[in-house]
Amino acid sequence: MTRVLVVDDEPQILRALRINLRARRYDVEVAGDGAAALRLAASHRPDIVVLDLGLPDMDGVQVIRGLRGWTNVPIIVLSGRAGSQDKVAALDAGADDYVTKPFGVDELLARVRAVTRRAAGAGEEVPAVEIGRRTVDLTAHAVRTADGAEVRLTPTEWHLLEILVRNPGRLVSQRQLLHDVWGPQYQSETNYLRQYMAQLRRKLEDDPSRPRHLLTEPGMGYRFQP
Amino acid sequence: MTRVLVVDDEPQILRALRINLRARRYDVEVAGDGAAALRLAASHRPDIVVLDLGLPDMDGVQVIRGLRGWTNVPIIVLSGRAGSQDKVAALDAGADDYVTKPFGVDELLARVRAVTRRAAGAGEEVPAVEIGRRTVDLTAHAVRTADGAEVRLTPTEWHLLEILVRNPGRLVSQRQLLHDVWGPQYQSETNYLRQYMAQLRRKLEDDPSRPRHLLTEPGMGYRFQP
DNA sequence: GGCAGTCGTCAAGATCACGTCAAGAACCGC
DNA sequence: GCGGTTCTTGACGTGATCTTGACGACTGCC
Repeated sequence: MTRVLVVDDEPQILRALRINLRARRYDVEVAGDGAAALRLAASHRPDIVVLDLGLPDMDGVQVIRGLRGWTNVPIIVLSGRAGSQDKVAALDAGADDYVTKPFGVDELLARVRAVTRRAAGAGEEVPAVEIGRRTVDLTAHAVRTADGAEVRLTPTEWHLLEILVRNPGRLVSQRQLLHDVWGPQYQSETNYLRQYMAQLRRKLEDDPSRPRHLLTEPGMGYRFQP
Repeated sequence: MTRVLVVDDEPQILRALRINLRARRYDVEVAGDGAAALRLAASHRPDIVVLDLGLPDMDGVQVIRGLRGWTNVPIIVLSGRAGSQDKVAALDAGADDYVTKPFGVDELLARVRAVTRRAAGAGEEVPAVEIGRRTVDLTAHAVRTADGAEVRLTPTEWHLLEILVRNPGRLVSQRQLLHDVWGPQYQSETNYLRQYMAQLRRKLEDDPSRPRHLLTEPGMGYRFQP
């Protein structure tokens, strides 16, 4: 039985979601503030968290960070405002999806199904990918040229490359790359990214000045194109 | 069976819509004023609301807000005057579409079908949509032509396109687009919209001068037609 | 038919983001 | 301590992107 933790400070929303989710055979826990949410998450280990950003005791983004410190349980965020600032902040902090109030129960249920599906399918292996004449083997932690010679990457280069390769074809935002490689406080130091992307291209691309697999999306981020 | 709530103060319109919708196998409830509309919406949970803005007891926009406080049921607005400011306010308040009186029943039925289609698919993954020969993949943040070549969009172009594509078939007001893309203080700079909509059409439409998917609704806003 | 408002288009300068180079600081194995 | 590697940080030229203004075409209204 899938366990859902619903965090909201409005009793009528808690009530509505509890009724609807229980009717769909979810095991539902509710919390009215951030502190209770973190406590219940730790004790009950939910499979999904539905989190309202507007809580009385603490910022919703803080709750996300608190959860993400020790779990990667899927988090669906509810927010009263459609403003994209909140959305970006929540997603950057580690939320999985985002629903703007007012929302239909059907829509929320659909998103719950979507993230559970995604969580179930996560963890698939990406054994080896090709970049030009080089082969990147994530499990072996090695890069080789066509004739077997090894290409040495520094730890930071590996970290960056790994994130991109694990999201083939997908755009990865600069903020996310900086957050994952350098940490939360480095989210605007884009010169680090420029520096290391250039090094990766020099080591991996056939023609570093004309990258075909490690692509820049100006103003947004980078993409690994298989 | 799809439940429709029709709200209008003119008995002959109520009668005509009830007959026509029932003939199409919709389950029809009617209300003559805003208070009755809110009451019936709460008790009967309609799948669509058709709402006349000119009600005797309260402003139609207030009715929309009252509904949007707890549900995102599709709302189609009927308005007496074309080009009225009311319609923009209604869209900004959360209406999904509008029809100007006098209207043909066929047109209204077409809109009803459009918004129900949209509501059914809401919340599910929107992996890729087609615009002419191009495919827009929101999760990968990529646009490709039929032969696999990549179409490059700037951050602002993406932002604008994303809002439209996430509301397929729905009319999005200029104010909302400007607010979401450029921020709260840019709500009257419609020349930005004209500029970027033109760029999107050049990059996405098969015939940019005759757009078939990125449509202009004069005086109101823009619509993405799948 | 004139008029006001809106839309699509073009063009320009201002601004921003990127790739690159370079140099000092920190780290590590010996 | 020392040499080499890696990481951090700053600066700069170039090109892309954003912003802004202006103009003609079109539409609906008087």
